[in-house]
Amino acid sequence: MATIRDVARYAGVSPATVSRVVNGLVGYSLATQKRVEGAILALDYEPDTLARGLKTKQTSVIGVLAPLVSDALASEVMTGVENAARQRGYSVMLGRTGLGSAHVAGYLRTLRTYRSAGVILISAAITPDMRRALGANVPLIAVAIRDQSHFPSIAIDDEQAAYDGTRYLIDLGHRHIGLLAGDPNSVLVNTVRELGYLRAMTDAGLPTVLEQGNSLYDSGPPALRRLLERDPLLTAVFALSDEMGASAVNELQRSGRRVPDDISVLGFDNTRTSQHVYPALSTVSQPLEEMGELAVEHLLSAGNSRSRILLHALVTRGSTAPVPPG
Amino acid sequence: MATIRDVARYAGVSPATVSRVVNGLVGYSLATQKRVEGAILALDYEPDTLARGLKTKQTSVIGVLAPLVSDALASEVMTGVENAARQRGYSVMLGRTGLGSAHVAGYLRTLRTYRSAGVILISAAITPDMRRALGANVPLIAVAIRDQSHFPSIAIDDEQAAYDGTRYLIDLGHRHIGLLAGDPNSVLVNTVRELGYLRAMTDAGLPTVLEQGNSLYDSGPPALRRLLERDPLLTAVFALSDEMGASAVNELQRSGRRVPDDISVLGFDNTRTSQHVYPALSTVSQPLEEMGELAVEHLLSAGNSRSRILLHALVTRGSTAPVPPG
DNA sequence: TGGGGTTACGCAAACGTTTACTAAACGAGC
DNA sequence: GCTCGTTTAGTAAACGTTTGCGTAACCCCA
Repeated sequence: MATIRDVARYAGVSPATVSRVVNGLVGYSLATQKRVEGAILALDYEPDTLARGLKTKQTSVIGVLAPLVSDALASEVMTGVENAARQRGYSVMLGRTGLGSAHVAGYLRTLRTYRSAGVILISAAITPDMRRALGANVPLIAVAIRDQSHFPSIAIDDEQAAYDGTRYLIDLGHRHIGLLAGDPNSVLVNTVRELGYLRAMTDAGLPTVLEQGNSLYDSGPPALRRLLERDPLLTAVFALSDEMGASAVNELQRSGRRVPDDISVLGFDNTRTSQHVYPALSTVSQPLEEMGELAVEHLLSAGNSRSRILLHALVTRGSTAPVPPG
Repeated sequence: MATIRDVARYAGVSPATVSRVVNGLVGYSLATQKRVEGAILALDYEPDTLARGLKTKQTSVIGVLAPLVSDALASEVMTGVENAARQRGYSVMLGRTGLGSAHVAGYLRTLRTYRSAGVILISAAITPDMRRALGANVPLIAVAIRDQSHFPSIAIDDEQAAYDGTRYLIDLGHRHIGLLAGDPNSVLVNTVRELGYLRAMTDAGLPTVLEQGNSLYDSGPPALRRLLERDPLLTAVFALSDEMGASAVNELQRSGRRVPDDISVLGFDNTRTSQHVYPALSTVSQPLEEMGELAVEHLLSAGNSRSRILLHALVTRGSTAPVPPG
């Protein structure tokens, strides 16, 4: 592997000059620029990231931490992150948060020793010890979760989104609407969504019924069964994640109920999963890929530490319909 | 951030000694070890990865390149990779191959400047220019694809797996079995699988009918419709990816056909997607997470450059059944 | 043609490690 | 008590960059 000195020697200049043209600084003539560029091409030179990072105290790596690696929601955010990062010449480093906060802190310490340009936390709240583990001067932002404290985040208004989703079902004529909630301990966005559901129902003077899942596919069916036990008159189910929504649709069909004729199902997040089911899941959509892109923009534009709230939207597909007569 | 010199000063030793205890080498007394460890704790010292990498010409990063970031198959492989990497103190860096091989080469060059310990290519074949872009001394391995040339890979025997899948449908009594193929240009594993299907059908003296999709969900329905047009007597469909299988199941229901009573559907890969549909997809399973783990093991144990072929398995769920009478 | 201002470029130190080399200290055997 | 071998420890160079500082060369105008 050629070094900057090799290039310098080949071009008959000093390493400093090579560095300057590589980095697009000023201080050389057009003629030398050409010579240096020729040398770079000839020697297939590529600056060493490590040496550069050591000197400048910054590398082009962005850390991304997601609950699971294979999570559909995180995948879409990561797609946005990867796109935006690549376009700007940054690389992304992957980590997992689902193993407890001690591990997360470990990741952040590693990311710090890599002199990462910033880190993005998906679906997890920033805690003070995370902030500390990362060191004060590398930016950190949470995505798909609204930060309660003063840390920056990019998210939708989950409470209002859940309100609007519930309201949509109410407007379809449903009166008995059950909630498939997520685990409030693992991702506290669930609590906020619950609140939106509760507010919409009480605003409409309707009774609430709620069962806890854990946001993943397998937790849907048992929670759904409990829900139906508690209120057999249910004509609609609002699942706080698409995975639970999808498994609800499948479970209902398995038990002989028709979706949406007998019972409507509404999902949340608008991940790919919502389309992998028949009938396709109506869902409350958040712009996940865009969130990822905005997150890297945020990290790389030092000035703004402002949080952003993006707009949610209702996407209606086959799994919801007006309440059946009778 | 404390440096090794700070620790040395605090402990009253030289930086060299600190380095030795940090790296678990020999050459210091128990007493100094204790003192150094105390200093490390007191100053919250963490060795700088960049400086270390610059000196040793190696970092603990493993590159992982997947077709799409949000791909279900890749997600599972990546889960395995991330697990194995983390356990060994390595970090994983993410890239995308779906943008053409020029981009891939770019990623590999980047990875090289990071002095990555090795890179894993998911669902894509290694080409000589990739090998070149990465530099000769960093290991590279393909996963979930059987390499045709001499590059190492970890995969199942796709031809035989497709053969076995087809054979399974034949053994259920099906005679008219259509194939939902993937794009042979994007991922050439598809070609091999096609071959397995063709061999099984001709071995059984059955007519073959095949339509091309692109492995993703949306390509399933149109390909399926073409398939049914060409052979309206179809009682089974073998999809070469779970996504196409899932969309086939959904599309069949949409068009009023019952799965598996009227028509059976068999998927491939056993990703999460295969369970997100009702009835759940029978599928040819490959041990994706294990493949990921083995891949990092391979990279880190310098000696073996041997390829490995893992066992596939048939997992039967609700989407397949014996051929309907008549 | 000479002087001031600008431009082009090189020198060398620094970033935080690792590691060959060297030297001091120590213990043991005679 | 001397020598020798081993253990413990320090010195300094090197890894491949970037960048502040200094200086030679150049340009323009009086």
